[in-house]
Amino acid sequence: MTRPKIVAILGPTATGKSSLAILLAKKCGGEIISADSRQVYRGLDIATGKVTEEEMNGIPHHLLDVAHPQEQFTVADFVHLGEKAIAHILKREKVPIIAGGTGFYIEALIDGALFPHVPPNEELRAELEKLSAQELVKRLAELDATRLETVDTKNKVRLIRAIEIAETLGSVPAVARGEKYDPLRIGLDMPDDELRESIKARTEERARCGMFDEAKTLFENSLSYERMNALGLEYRILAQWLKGEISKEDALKRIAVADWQYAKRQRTWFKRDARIEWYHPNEKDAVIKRVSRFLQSTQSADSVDSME
RNA sequence: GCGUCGGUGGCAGAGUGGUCAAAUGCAGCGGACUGUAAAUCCGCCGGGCGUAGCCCUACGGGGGUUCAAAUCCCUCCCGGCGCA
Repeated sequence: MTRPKIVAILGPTATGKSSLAILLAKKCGGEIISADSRQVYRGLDIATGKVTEEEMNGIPHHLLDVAHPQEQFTVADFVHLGEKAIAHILKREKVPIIAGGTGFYIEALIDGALFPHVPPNEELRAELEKLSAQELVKRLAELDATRLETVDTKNKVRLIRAIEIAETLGSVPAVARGEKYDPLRIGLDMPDDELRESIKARTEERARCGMFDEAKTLFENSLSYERMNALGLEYRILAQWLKGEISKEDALKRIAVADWQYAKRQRTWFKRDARIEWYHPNEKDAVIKRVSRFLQSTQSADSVDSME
């Protein structure tokens, strides 16, 4: 049985993934699955750069607005919903196009990463949170010495999660990979100065489109400063503005900086995946050509193509 | 013009005779990543090199005191404040 072909458009923020994905969907009969950890939340629209109904241009988008901003959405939710969406799209004989910048989500979905079935245990987390990283290491050592070898022993988030899994399963199982799909990974990126410029322009554009008002509305709808801080990037900074700690002007500057740092983190993540084929956002035709070749190819032929 | 406080690394800001290439934060660069991945975490960060070390140049400019100065003295330049 051949695995279904799917296309992923990924890369750092502000490189035009969304619009290229829409163009691609138009050309090859696709539907889009957004892979953005914050666009899954309702109401986080302008600051996350969520595509508007109009921009969608009739192309169905999945995994947008599927969670309440007060709730915690996780990779597991993403994979679950993503697989469902892919199945539906395939049933309609359309091409699933995953588009977004959350590398962890994309990898988990595409590579069929099977995470241990241990949902977050809030009480345990709250309790462990009080401990120092050192104490957490000690605790994990008693539970699972093997996992201890690979975790970042300074990172409490990782340690707590490892302990959480080990406490319920006895140990932390290795992540299994299931080869469910036949993916083509298209990466979009550009030179530093160009990307910085793009981020800056985009931030200003969002300010014009009511980013500040959106933050205010979210707060009035009881999205706490704390939650905004956790949602990161622009929301973290917008919360500072709402609290009166910084001016709008400062906020814009800081957002551009935060986005740039984020873009670099994304690059670091994607860099290690040699299967990604990189393009400049301008190379639309080349991407379209590449994708249609991929879609027409037979399974094995494609692995040859990607060696070029 | 007089008085006064101050001028420290890209920025902010400690340090006020030796342990200082100089705390800390930010920015910058690199990296990690098993259900918070928006988050979280780590390394580097005056310059040079063979980077657990060595060399050079450094705390506004110049001069001096001292075995030794970012730290004390003199002088000049610049900024804030006060008085004229």
